[in-house]
Amino acid sequence: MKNLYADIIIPVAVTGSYTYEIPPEMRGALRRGSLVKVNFGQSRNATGLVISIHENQPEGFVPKEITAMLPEAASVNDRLADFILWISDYYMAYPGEVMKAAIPSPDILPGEPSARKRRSSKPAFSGEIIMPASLNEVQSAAYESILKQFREKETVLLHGVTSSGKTEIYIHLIQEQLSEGRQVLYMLPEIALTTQIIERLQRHFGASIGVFHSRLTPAMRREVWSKVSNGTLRAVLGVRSSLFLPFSDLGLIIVDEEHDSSYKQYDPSPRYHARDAAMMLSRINGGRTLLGSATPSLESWHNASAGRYGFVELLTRYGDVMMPEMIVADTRSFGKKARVTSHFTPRLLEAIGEALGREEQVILFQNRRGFSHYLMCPDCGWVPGCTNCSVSYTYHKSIGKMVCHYCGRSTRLPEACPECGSEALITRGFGTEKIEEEIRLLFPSARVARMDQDTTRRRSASSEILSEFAAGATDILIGTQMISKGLDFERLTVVGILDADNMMHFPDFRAFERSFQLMEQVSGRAGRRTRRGKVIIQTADPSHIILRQVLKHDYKSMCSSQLEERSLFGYPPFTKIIRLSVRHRDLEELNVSAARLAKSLRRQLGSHILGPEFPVIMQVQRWYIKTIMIKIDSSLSPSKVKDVVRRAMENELRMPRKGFLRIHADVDPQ
DNA sequence: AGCACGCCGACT
DNA sequence: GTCGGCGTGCTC
Repeated sequence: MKNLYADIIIPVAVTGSYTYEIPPEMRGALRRGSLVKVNFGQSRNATGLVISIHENQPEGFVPKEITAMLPEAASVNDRLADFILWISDYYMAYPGEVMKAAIPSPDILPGEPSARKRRSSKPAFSGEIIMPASLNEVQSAAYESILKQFREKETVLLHGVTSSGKTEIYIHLIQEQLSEGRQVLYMLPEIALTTQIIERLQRHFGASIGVFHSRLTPAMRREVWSKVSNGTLRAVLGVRSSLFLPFSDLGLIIVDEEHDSSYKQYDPSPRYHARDAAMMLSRINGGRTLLGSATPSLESWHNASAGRYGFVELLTRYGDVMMPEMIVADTRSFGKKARVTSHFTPRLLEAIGEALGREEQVILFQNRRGFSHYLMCPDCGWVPGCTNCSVSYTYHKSIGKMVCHYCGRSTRLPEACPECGSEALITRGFGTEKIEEEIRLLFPSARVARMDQDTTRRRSASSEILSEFAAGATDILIGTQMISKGLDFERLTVVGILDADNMMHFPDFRAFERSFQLMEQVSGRAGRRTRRGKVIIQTADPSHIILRQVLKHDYKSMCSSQLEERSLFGYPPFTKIIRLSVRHRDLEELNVSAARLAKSLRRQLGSHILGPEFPVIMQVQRWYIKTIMIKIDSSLSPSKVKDVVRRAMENELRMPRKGFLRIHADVDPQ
């Protein structure tokens, strides 16, 4: 009998797989997707994933034998193995890194479930199951249209305005899949949103639906993993990592709030986009993907317009929900003295005062990405930007210049504003902490809370802040993006967007799209059935096209103006981007390496390379960072470009230097 | 990622 | 004389 070998992925950062010999007693049971114990290196044991079985005797080394097989229940299926390899290839991640993200650590894999464990699965839902409410005429038409388009398209985009009842449609789609005996994955960008919606879903689907996210305990994760694998769980509500659950028959993935950039994992690798990966997973499983949003990403909108995705619109609001009154407050018109002492326009202060007087609540929104200092004309609101890259210049005080963080072009400050001739430009940028400080001075008797990365480090902090606000124990809540999503407060009537300009002029080609989406989301928080809310947007540039589009909730015209811009400057969805990040503790070593890498890429790929350039935050934990951006237009093949990039990265890492160099690739960066 | 091997400074 | 610093390279 010929020897049999298995190619195995080991959870370490290396390219490719390792070949082990299969002992005779494992021949029958071992398959693609099996998890095994192997000896790796001198004295290490590792858990590996079998990705192929063959008879080719390896040359150049003597393979070791596989030590043991993990129980069949712990293994993944063929399709999940395909998916893991696809992620690794597409997102330029080592297969071992993807394996680590996909497969829970061995000690929490399902082994022999103990009696105690089985009993623990009882904290599951035990209430009465009620039938989903029937859809109204508009929802019903949308639902039928989705089903019809799924016959021809793998993906359908559902553009449904806020409060249009998208969730009801999802519920009916889930029910349809379950009745056909297939599984469903319902994805949301954040944990906070899953905890809000799970109760509603359990009323209809009882114990056949579960939640999955990173804050579950290992035991809870193990339980979801095995129940998805053995088919007890028919539906899962989860965040991006739930894509890696071992579904046996996945018929539908719903990607809700598909525009949300939290779907993109940045750190650690694999840097995958869960929305895009979901579509690949559906394809592998012969299933369908529904993308849903009130403000779809330009990528999805473009794909739907081009006919690659099906498209369904839901433009009617459900019930009597009124959209808030949208007010632009001009920060130029309240005088220079006021500007120095306060970040609040009289308009906003008045609205806050009125709301507090009626015992209503206020949310103040300040996007914290405001550490980037940009320049602005205080008289007309003009902001200088790079004419090559269509992003705002960042002001570097130390060298007295404005720098483009995409191409590196730097230029002196203009003597006068080219728009209005005004003589002095001012720097802009402030954060939530500053806002809290000022609000406490201005409204000493108001109960104030702040919600941002600093105040929510603790595990339960964010839900505490939100439930206190919901209970009326807080009058004014100040926060970043994290207060913009999915939260409904009956007594909230005023939303203040403190610095719209700060969002719009963040040096990123998606800044306008993001600003529109954020302002539209935040607006949705103000005003419910009882009272019409107010949204006050502070800006020095009230006539800016994005603001005009926000005021009219004109998503479509935002899309067409932004798509035109993207096409003109060669950004997604018209190109694909790979962003390389090069890091070194020593600045000079970094400069040399990054320059050499960029030169090598330019030689091979031509003029599609931008940088190397310092990112907005150029040093993190004593590591200096430079980025190189590769634009892949339709004249280039993405997979060939990735091969070139991989080789160039490996070559650069082999060059002699002092100290340690790190390079990583981010495919489709957000 | 670990872990070993390997070649230069302060100690029982 | 050696203990140990972490730079470099390998793991089927």
